[in-house]
Amino acid sequence: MNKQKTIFDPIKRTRTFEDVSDKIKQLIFDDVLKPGEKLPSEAQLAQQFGVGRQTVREALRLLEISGFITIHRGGSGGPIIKDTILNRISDLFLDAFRIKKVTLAELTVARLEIEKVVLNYVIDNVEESDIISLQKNVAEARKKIDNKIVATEENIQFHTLLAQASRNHVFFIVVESIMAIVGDFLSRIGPDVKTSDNVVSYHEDIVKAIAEKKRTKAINLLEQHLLEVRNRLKPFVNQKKESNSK
Amino acid sequence: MNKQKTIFDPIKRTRTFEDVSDKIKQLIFDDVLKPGEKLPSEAQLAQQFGVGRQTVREALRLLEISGFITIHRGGSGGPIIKDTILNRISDLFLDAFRIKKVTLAELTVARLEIEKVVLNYVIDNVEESDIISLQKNVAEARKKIDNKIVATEENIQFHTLLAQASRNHVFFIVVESIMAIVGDFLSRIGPDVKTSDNVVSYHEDIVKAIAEKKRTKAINLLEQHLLEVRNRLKPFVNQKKESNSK
DNA sequence: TCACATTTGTCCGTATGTATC
DNA sequence: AGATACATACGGACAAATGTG
Repeated sequence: MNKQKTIFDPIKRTRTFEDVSDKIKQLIFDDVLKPGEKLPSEAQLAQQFGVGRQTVREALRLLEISGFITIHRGGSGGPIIKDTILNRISDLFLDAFRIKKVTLAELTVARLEIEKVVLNYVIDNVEESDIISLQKNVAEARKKIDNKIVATEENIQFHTLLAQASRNHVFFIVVESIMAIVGDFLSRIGPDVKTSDNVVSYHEDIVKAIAEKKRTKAINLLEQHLLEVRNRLKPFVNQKKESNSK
Repeated sequence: MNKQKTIFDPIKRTRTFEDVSDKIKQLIFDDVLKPGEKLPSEAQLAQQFGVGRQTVREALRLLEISGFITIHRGGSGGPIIKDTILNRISDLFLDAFRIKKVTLAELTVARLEIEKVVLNYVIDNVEESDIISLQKNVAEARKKIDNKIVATEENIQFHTLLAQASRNHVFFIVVESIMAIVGDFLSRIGPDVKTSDNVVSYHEDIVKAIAEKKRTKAINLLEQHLLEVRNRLKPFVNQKKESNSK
């Protein structure tokens, strides 16, 4: 996978379970194995690859942690192809926050800049179906607000829909990863209805500006919106956060 | 680690190796275990935690892939606390790009936009050490060119160094992931010395503009440079790309 | 250079927990 | 409830790698 990542890693010690994992990964990349499909059981895989069960176990563990498969126990259980990579990325980002490798300030800056770029691209490439999706999203959010319910889920989805409308997978993957982290923060903070209402208002205006192809207006709205979000999150930046045991 | 991540994930039965992994993670978060320190061997950990060696192995595997430790074999080997989490995130982004079948066209567009934003931040946040790293990079590249050797590796590294100079880890991770794929393409295309020379020239000018804090000049140079790269890659945009074997 | 000790990597056999039918 | 199929976990054993004397 990642050879010569650094020049300092000289010898390529190839561990069998990594070979097995890479082989299965390759089958997924090549669409031979598709999401939803079941992999053979550990015992069968061990036999087919001609390795021990322990080796297969560690290969599957690697794939599970890397977000390629999920594993279920019990009858008719076993490994299933399922893409959870973006969740894994946000998990690792959260770990990175904990060991102070990445700060919330860095994240919000990156988010602001990348979303601005994305929005600019959306104006040029947006299709009718995207606008409908966005309008549907804000309509549902507004409905919740009217019933005094916070619309956190919809408000996060708004930004991933926006990234989707850029018709660029790189933008989509990056934005969705970032929003997964933002969502995690928000779930801990627990926004109130008034805040949620404010967010939805911005989203409504942004959708309108996109539909009318008003580029600078849309970008200004987004910037103002995200700056407000950043200010709301600011108090939590340096907050001592003990991990979630339960 | 990740309880109630999504509402749809019903009950997270706790697996023993996850408990072991979480315990060690917590010790790292709490600075009880610091980078560089050695963990006990698998056998010792198994005894101390009162679990089997296989369970410890899977826990260590999880920590390894999550970027908390590295593992070495042989005498005086074993697990060592080492933070490689950002590399792990980059690897996952790389996987995400592959699994989502990101096209070269999407990649070059996103790269152009994101690097422009990054460079803007570089101008504001660059430190002396960054400029020295960049100068060293182009000097080595120039040396290779003078000897009629292509400097692909240095030319890719240039852009990750640039992202590093933005002093924003999120930018760095994203750019590093993108450049990994770009490098993958270039290694297959095999640029000639003349092309490589052209690239190095741009890099030299960009470094100079950064050192002189000439913002618009630097950004214009980068844009022109990346547009030329895009044009060179254009013939390969629709080429069937089988992913990386090794 | 040559053992030697340590530690991970791999395999086997077995037992238990867990989910499905 | 019982049978089945699967992951999870334990213990023992040997092979391979690697630093040390």
